[in-house]
Amino acid sequence: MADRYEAIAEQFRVHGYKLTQPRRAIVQTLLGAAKPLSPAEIQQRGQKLYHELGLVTVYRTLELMELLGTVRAVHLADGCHGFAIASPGHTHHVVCERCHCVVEIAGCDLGDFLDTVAERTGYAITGHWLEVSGLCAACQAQDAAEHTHDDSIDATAR
Amino acid sequence: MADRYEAIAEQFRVHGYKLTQPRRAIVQTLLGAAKPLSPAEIQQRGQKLYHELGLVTVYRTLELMELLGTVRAVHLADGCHGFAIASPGHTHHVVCERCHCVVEIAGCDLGDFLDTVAERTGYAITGHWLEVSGLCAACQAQDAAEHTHDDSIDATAR
DNA sequence: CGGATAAATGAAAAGGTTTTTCAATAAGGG
DNA sequence: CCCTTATTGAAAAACCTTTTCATTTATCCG
Repeated sequence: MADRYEAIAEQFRVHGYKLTQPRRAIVQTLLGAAKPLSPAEIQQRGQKLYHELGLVTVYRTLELMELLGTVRAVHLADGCHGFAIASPGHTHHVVCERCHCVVEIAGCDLGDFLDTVAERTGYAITGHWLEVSGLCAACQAQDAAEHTHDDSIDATAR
Repeated sequence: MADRYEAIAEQFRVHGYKLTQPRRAIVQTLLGAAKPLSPAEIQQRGQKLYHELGLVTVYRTLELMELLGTVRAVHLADGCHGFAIASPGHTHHVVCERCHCVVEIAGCDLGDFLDTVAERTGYAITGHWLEVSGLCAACQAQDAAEHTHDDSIDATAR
């Protein structure tokens, strides 16, 4: 995890941005979170690391980190869940429907699919945004314990 | 297009909701739009069809239509672009980066990909949200005309 | 084809969230 | 260690969304 912090810190330095106490607190907060956090949540948690942390600074830092590619907004069909650390390169997030905990997946292989889309639509595809939702292992276990009388899962359009 | 309107009207009726003038104006506005519209845009355009259309009603109708599955929020990494009519079934949107015009794609085939994700993460996958961005045919043509001196397109992580 | 009734509407107000402004502060180069 | 400039927090402004409530309107039913 120290590596992940260093990599992000490096991005600030390389691009000529100062690594201030508030920014450090925000980065550490995001690294320590298991789920995407809203700006207000980041402020609350961040104040444990840097007591004066202001909400405005959270907004500004998120904007900057998005620019640097170290943070990404995570939203699904049901709305924006917040911001999460993004590893360098092209990754996607998998979010748990129940507890909103999130994991990153790298190396998605959508090339063929996107070729088909290009062909069918006439668009020149330049990017894509994919968020996957599901139940994390912990929430699955909880489900299994509570509903011994299985309420069958809808597997049609996942 | 009359069919598309009828199908949506049917959804209102079937679920016991009234087909009021404001709602009709909103549906027609969305059907006539080539790009996702924000609530404010829907109000503005909708007032050409029903002059008294209030913004509050737009919000309420969008919420209802989302519930009925006839409208979908469209957002990409760079923010929420608005709401667009959604065809029944599982579809995704392809949005033009330049003009934001949108087309729907049906029958996405992400099964294998999602199986891999499930395997790697331990999550039980229940849904996914995919938005594709690119340049529509018209904007590509415009580009070709303006930049005879091609500024090469970044094709790395699309 | 009205009239009754419950849903739906618009305007105003409230509630949040995000952005801007500006004087004070702190990071990091020299 | 000081100086310069970016960065910060607080307050206010700007926005966007939701709630409230009296009035209107679509649909059911006689």
